[in-house]
Amino acid sequence: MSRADGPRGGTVLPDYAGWHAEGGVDVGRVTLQTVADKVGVSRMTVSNAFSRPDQLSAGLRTQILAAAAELGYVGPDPAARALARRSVGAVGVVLTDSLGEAFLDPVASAFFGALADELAPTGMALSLVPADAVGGRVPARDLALDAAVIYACAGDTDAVEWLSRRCLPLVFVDQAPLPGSAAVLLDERSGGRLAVEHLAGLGHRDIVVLTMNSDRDEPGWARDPHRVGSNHVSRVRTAGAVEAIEEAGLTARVYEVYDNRDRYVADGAAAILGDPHRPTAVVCFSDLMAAGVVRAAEESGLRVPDDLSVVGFDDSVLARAVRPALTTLRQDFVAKGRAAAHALTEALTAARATTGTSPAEPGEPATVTIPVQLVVRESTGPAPSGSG
Amino acid sequence: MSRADGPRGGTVLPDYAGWHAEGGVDVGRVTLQTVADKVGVSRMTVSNAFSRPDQLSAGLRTQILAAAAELGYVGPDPAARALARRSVGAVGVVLTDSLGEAFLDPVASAFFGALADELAPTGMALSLVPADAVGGRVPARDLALDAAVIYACAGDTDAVEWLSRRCLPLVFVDQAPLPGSAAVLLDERSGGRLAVEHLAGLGHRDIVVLTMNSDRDEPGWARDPHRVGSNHVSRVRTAGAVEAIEEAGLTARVYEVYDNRDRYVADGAAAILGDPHRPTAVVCFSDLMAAGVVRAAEESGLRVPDDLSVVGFDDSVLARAVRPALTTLRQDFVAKGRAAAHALTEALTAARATTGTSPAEPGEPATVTIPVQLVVRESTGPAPSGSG
DNA sequence: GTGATCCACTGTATCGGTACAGAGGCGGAT
DNA sequence: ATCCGCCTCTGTACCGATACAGTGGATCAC
Repeated sequence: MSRADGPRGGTVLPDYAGWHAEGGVDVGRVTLQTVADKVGVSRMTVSNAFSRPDQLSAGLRTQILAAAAELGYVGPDPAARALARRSVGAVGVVLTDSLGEAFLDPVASAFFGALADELAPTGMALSLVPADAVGGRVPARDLALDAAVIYACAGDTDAVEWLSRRCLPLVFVDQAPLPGSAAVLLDERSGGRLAVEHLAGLGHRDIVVLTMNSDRDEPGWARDPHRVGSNHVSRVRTAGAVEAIEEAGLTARVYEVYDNRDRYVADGAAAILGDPHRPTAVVCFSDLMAAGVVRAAEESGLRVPDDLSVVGFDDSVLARAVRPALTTLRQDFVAKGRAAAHALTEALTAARATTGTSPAEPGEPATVTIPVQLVVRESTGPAPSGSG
Repeated sequence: MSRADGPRGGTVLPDYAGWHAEGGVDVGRVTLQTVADKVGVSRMTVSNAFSRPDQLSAGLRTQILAAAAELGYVGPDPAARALARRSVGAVGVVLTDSLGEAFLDPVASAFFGALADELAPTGMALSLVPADAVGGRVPARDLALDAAVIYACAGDTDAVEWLSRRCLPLVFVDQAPLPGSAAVLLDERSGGRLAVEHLAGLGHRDIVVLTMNSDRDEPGWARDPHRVGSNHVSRVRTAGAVEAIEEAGLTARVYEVYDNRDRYVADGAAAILGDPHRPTAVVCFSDLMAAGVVRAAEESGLRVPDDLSVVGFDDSVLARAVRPALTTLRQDFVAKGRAAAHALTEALTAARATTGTSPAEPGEPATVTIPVQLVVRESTGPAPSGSG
């Protein structure tokens, strides 16, 4: 009753009467002030009741909460709170181009889920940020975010540019980081090597690498096996395999297709299996590709692994579902998600510290490398005796 | 130069000098005002330069943009803008319990991706909202959102409760809506029926339904085939199949396992195949389950489809990857995403209209039903002649 | 009795924008 | 010459909270 002199009782108002007489009256709007007026306390006390319970007596708090409930006040408005607190409680995730495609890829999905799980305990939500602008709207510029994860993007995306221009803490996953940002990388190179070493150990001498390159217009054999791939992952993963092939004294042949999708993989598989010099083993960029190769092989009458060995990558759900089950390189999605979440919180606290008065520079953020592990299943076997 | 009398030049300030002399000075902070001061125009004009280009002359706009660039001003602060505009440019998505699990499920992932794609043109971003609170943080309460999609949740989740309490426009997907909210549903019932009719048409007389029920402690045969499932999807999907079985004059048997995951499915498959009265066909709740059954069958020496027919549901990537490729019920994820996005924008404009002066009530929001389609592949065939 | 402490609560100044209603200046119609 | 309308730009009043520095009274030590 003490301050019931208007919707914003606590503020000095110009004293014209008939204030907002009709039409625009925010009748339904319930704010901290509404509750404060009802209980007869200051707005701050109501705010404290909701957000800092230790700042007031339990009795008053109960009373305030009851009044709030009665008025239908749900809690502090997130947008207003975000402005005042300078933190929104959400981190962005940028995924390559079409989100629809991204979530068809079990690897991206699994990582995304793992990240979300790891972030949940911090109370942060995850916002999906489209990599590109559409129709003037640039989510990467206009979305309230505390930080962001950049996942396997081309790197020169609009989104990444805006995000870094906004000086948001950034964590790059499966991608070379911008200077000053943290990164979580898979040990792609070892993965490629392990695949080849496994096959070489089984006696294979004709090993082809099937990888992806979204920069190529046409699928085809790579002219130079040392210059392949369109992004960090495909580049390093393939490089590892090529190195190992050459170290074993063999010739590396790399076939590149546009991406993971069935139609592209099918073309690639057909080209490899139809080659006059057909290999006895194929190292694939992903389980998705491996599944495609296995299926193509069987369709052309080849038995896997008797006539052809195939190695996948990722150990996604597919690897176990497919027959024969795929020999593949397991990446630990949970560990990856955890590492990314950790890097994120790290970057966040570092950013907060910098905003404050302490000029302490904690040094360059770390790059974390997640190991891969060879999982031998049924899609690989000894090289056919007839060959070599 | 005209209004360079302090960081917030446009506002009347208490006139003590040495204002914020040391320590707390927001040195680095660049806002609209900073830019305005530099160019010598009002804050509003700068705001217009960024957000309403038609409100000022092109020349001045260029000049302002240049000054902004020079100062390192990136654009209007999203949080502040959200508060002033009363709209944040993000919609939430609530997924069942563990996000990690959700994104291992190709169906949930595919829908999520499709929704994101459909939403992208509107400039809205998608925020993943954990269904449950952790450690005092309740994202569903604390996250700035314009609306939300509730996807296949138990329904009585914390998140749903907060969201509806906040009076946000809600769209329910694969789940019965709260009164007043829109819904996007798959024609589950027809799906279940079609599966059975397909099998009956092939001569099968012993058909078992394998479904999921997260409420059961133990997997097992359902006592009453008409009371199964723990959520809308499993209930209706199974009901459709059971109905069709009974309409064909056969006895419906339903086996329930905890959820889609391998270990649970394996148990269920073992129980069904080990049953003294082994069926000739199994209708599965999902492709994931179907794949599990196929694999279990083969491991116990049964040939699919010669000895056992298996029908999946969803037509996810798995259906084609698995050998034999699964006969399944295709759901159109893109259509579903589109419908959800549409319902969302619909609900959003309705909400905005209600806030305004027009008291026009456009009536109850619609429920959209997405059709399913039987896709016959290799996992189903004529009933074995010996049986029946 | 009296100053030091502590607790519970309040006041003021922001956070960084947007909406909307002007205010001038200027060319054209009357 | 006068009035009008238009195009630009400006001023004020918010949006709905939080931070932080008090303030007043009760408790406590001496």
